[in-house]
Amino acid sequence: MRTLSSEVKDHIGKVVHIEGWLHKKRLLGGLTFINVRDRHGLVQVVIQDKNEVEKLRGLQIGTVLSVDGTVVEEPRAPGGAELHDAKLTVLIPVEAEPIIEIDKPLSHKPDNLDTLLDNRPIGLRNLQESAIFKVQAKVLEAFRTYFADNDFTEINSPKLLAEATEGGAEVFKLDYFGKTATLAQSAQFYKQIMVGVFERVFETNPTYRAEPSATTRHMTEYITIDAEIGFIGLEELLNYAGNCLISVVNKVRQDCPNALKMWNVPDFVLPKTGEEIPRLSITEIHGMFLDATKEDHTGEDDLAPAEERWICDYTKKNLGSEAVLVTGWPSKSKTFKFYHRKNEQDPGLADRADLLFRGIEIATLSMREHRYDRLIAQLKNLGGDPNSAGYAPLLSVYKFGMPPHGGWGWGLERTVEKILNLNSVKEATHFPRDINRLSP
RNA sequence: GGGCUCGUAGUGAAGAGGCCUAUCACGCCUCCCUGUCACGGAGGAGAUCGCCGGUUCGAAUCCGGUCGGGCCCGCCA
Repeated sequence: MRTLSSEVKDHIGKVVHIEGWLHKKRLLGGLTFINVRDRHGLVQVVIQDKNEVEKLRGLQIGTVLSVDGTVVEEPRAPGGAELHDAKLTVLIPVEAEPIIEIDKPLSHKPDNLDTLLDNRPIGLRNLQESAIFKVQAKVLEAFRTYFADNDFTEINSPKLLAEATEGGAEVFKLDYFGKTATLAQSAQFYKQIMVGVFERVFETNPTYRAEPSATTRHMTEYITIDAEIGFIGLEELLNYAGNCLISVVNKVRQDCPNALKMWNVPDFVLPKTGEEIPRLSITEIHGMFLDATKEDHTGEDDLAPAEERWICDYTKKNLGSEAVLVTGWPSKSKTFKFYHRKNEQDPGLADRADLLFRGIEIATLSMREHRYDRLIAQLKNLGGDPNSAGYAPLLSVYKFGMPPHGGWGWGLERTVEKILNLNSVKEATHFPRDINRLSP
């Protein structure tokens, strides 16, 4: 029976059988140390028998093997225990030299990003790399826990769609048995439809954008954590998102200390559970940024990237939070979409916000216009055709009773990137897709 | 799409007209080494310096083009 690396220390004095990949060889003459990697980490094996060592001659890191050995408590060994009197069995010999290092940190310099990503299939075995994706999995788990705790139902919406659904972002088009299909640029309409079924829903699925963006924060395919909540107001929505971020970060802080250490992540500066993330309006931020930098973005409908970086730094130092909710979005703007709800008191503003964390937007939140007549009017006003195949079946649901509702689209990779203090979303993506990359 | 930048062994870097027959580190091969954990030591293999053209007595180095990256901006989340 197989013993995992994490369980070895529970079998001191006994013979165990481990299986995994050769991760490191250190030959000291009469004594050889090897590390065997499995899904929980590394086991150190000590080999004295020359014949056993000889089995590894010419074999490279990545060789799949099993080892039978006696567990010995040993303070000098990583983890406090190691295997002695080892008998090796090579299961899959690997003679090819690794194309990229597995046992040492890889370069994450922007100039070397291409090499890092070209060699992903093997590079992901590197413990520093796999730590990123353990955190990604933990972040998803934390979201799911948060949603479960708050009575959400998980859904999955289609990604092959009849035609463009929202406007704004460019969509990918592809042949669909002679018709034109598009790849979903969001789960927007479907999650809203599902509010009519379950009130509170979420999904964590890919989203596709055909934007020609070449930046450290854009990809053509990325995972969105989409949430939609019925019977809710803007204030409550912002609190849900803020609490969600805090609980996600706390979960990673608690469960992934090694990854945070490995990536030299600075301490998180966030409000305590239940406290509010600071809120500032676009106008306020434009003004503060102008005062601080003499750079003028007042009058612009959106924040400039430099402002997003600056305001997070500001709130970190002055308001105890490196996350901030940006409010006060104008409704007469390209940023206003037809399904957004205008503010009742001030129709010049939309009931929406962006959640910024460590310098970038990680989520967009809004209340949706749930009243059929107003929704149709807003769609027509922005040049949409309510009778088109992309809209009509989805809009019909508003005739059958939709409560006030709102939700968010939240970028998984950006969140992981910032949690681990990486340079680019692509570093937080197993196999990123961008304007220049479709492989591996 | 615009501006700016960068392409040197498998990987990461140095070299900025002749000292380059291209240097170093990791990795790889051979040998030595009984407590390594970035093991150490000795030796070795591995690069037509992204590609094409030009300037020059001479180009990895200067110029032009081209291909491929990166960063920022725009678009966008």
